[in-house]
Amino acid sequence: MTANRADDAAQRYRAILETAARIICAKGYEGTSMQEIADACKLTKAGLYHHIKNKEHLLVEIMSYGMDVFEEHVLANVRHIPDPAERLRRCMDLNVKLVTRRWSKEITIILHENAALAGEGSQRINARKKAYVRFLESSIEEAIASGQFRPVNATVAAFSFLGMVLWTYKWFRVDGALSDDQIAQGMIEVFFNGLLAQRQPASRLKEVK
Amino acid sequence: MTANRADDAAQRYRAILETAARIICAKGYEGTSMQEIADACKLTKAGLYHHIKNKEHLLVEIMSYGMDVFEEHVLANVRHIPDPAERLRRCMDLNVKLVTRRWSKEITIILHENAALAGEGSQRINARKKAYVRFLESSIEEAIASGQFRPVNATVAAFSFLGMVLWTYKWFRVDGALSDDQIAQGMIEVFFNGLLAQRQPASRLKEVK
Amino acid sequence: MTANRADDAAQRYRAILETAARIICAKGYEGTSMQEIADACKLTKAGLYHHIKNKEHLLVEIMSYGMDVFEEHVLANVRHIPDPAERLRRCMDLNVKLVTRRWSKEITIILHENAALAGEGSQRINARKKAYVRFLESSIEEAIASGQFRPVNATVAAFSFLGMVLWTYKWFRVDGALSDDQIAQGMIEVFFNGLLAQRQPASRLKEVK
Amino acid sequence: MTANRADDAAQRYRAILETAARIICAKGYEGTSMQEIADACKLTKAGLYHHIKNKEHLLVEIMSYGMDVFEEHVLANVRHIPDPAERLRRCMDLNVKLVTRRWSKEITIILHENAALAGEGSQRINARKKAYVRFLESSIEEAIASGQFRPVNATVAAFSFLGMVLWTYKWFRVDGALSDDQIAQGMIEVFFNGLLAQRQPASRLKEVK
DNA sequence: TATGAATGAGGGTTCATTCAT
DNA sequence: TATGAATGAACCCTCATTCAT
Repeated sequence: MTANRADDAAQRYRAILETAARIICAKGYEGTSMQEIADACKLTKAGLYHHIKNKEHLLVEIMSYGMDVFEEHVLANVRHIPDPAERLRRCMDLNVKLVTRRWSKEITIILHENAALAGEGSQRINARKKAYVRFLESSIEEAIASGQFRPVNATVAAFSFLGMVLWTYKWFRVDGALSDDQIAQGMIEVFFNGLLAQRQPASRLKEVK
Repeated sequence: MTANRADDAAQRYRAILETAARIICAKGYEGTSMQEIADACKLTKAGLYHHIKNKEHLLVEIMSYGMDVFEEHVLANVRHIPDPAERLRRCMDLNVKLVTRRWSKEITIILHENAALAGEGSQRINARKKAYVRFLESSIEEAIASGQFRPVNATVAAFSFLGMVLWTYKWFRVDGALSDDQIAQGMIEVFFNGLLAQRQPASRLKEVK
Repeated sequence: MTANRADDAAQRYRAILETAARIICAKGYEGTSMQEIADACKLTKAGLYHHIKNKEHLLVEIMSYGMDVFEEHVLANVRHIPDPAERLRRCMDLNVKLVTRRWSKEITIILHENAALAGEGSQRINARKKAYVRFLESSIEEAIASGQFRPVNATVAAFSFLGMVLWTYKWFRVDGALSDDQIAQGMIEVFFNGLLAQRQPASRLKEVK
Repeated sequence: MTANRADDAAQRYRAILETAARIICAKGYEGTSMQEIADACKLTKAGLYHHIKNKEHLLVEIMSYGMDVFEEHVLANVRHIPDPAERLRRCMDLNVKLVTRRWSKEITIILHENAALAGEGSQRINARKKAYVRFLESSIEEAIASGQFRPVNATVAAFSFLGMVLWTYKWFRVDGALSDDQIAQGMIEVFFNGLLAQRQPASRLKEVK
């Protein structure tokens, strides 16, 4: 019974986060008013403030939640794959699908609303982001060391991975021509095999004809 | 004389756009007040309004200017390269350097402030963005048709290209460890050759081990 | 048993008044929120409202309580002293000690929060304040009539008495250099004997040199 | 012309301070809304904010202005009187008249709204208040040293002076029975000569009969 | 008694914008 | 061109209070 009440409250809170995330995702953090969020939650502004501390903390909560989801749905399923190339492949697949599916709202907000956040909340989010970058870098380095990958700059490769995958939030439409699986497979193809039919040495790629 | 006067005015106007771009880039469009822009321009708020129509139009102008610069510095230098692979290679190089160098402010704003813009101004900007996507897609398709590229999905490849290149605005630091040239060459490597030392057929990449 | 229960309730109520008085004394009536009071009472806001009618009535209750204490500790011990000068001397002593000791909170609120109170509650408090002024005035007049006091304006003298004594709430610090007894004795000295070593006729005091 | 414009602005600003002082004096700082002040100034809230920084700074400005007036009308006219008793007599006269006449609003606010002010602004005001207390104390000590005053505690005497004089703001009514001159002369009588017809030694005053 | 949730009203403040000068 | 003054609307947030449970 008591558990039920606590559960109800937790569920309610999550619903508020979800609703707020939807609107902030669409109109931006600064462009969204607490009034709009309250309306969407079918609350008055004062009622909304019964559940959240303030606008900034609401943003932190949405981002933290998004980060939790990311780490649960992507990192946790991938971190312990022994083969680094396979690890990155699975990671790309899961990450694309995270961005294109259910959690796109929270992910979008995390990616987009850097400037809005200041202070400790922001630092915690940024630390988790950086941990992901390092995870990618070290996986790439591992694959280079084992001879599976060619000797590229791991940082550039990691940010290429991230750019391809995360940029999706800017253009993917659920009702578009491409399925999430097509996108994931296509990007894996690009990232692992590249586009050229006949590979060329880096030196030739650099030439200015 | 008259020409000089007109030139002065045009230069003044550009200075205002540049100043506004700097602040909007740092604090976001919604997070920037006209007061801040006026102060930075050493004008009163009312004085600023003698030069610009309103805040939204100011954003459109910054974006249009950024698009002009992009088209002049990237597209114009690349469009007529006959070989499609070479065209894309040069394009990637120039685009990375645009984002990491002088024009990063305007480019950042174009990439970041979608939500802020509504109406006709937004449509014009979006049309130019889409033209770039189509340019990439058709170049890729051309390279596939000629046998230079493997038969990948051109849309996914185009957005992979864009994601890698444009995501740079989120993480590149002028005083960081990587030069723009290193980044450009590294991304070209990834995009054209991929990471794998030994290429694998797409079917094997799809396997879930 | 029933008596005990009633006593408990009464004690609880007094504790709430005391706690509220402490906070209102520190931050002012308008500057204190019901939330703060509830927190300090270890109650929820709604819980607090089971004990009190509303914020204004809470203030009336604190003031009434303070007035009760004042009348019990000062007036009641003094009213029936036959000699008017002695009566005023004792009154000053007790009143200074009331302000500097235990009841300073309630007294401070009575003295400070005039503006906050409107209506009937305010009238009752003001009537009791005025009764004190009249008590002082008539005691002074009595002493003048008996020849103990010089023929001064009784109203001015009464408000001088009050000003000296009550102003103490603005500057007295429990841990300061002066004890309450020193203050009381000093003020009695001033009020009864004045400062001049050699008294001067009022006419000479009026001269503008 | 330019001077006129600057003058107009200064006059306007003073009028706003005066209006705000009137309302804050009547309803207390926390009890007064910016809306009320704006209305009384025949401005919108936003218009009011064109002239003032914020509510707290408005209060500081009112207090500073009141302090300026006090120092100009009281301290400046009194500080250089060589005889300390005469100095205190004139000071009491002028101070009573300041409180009862034109500047009562600002003085009332200075005396009443301690809690509302925090930070640097508050410190500056408090420093000026303390300087006045020290001025009174040292004048009293001087008069004791010269044998004009009996050897009383100077701090208690100074706060007695202040209490008598400043308490006036709580009860004085312009249309009341007592003129400001009557009050000033009466208080001077009390403070310098005391009330007793026949002075008594301090020891006798202390006795509890 | 006690509480979590809710609310209407209003708090101070800032916004983009206009206009007479 | 430039400005000081002004505004209506909106901002985030807090208030005292109520009520079903």
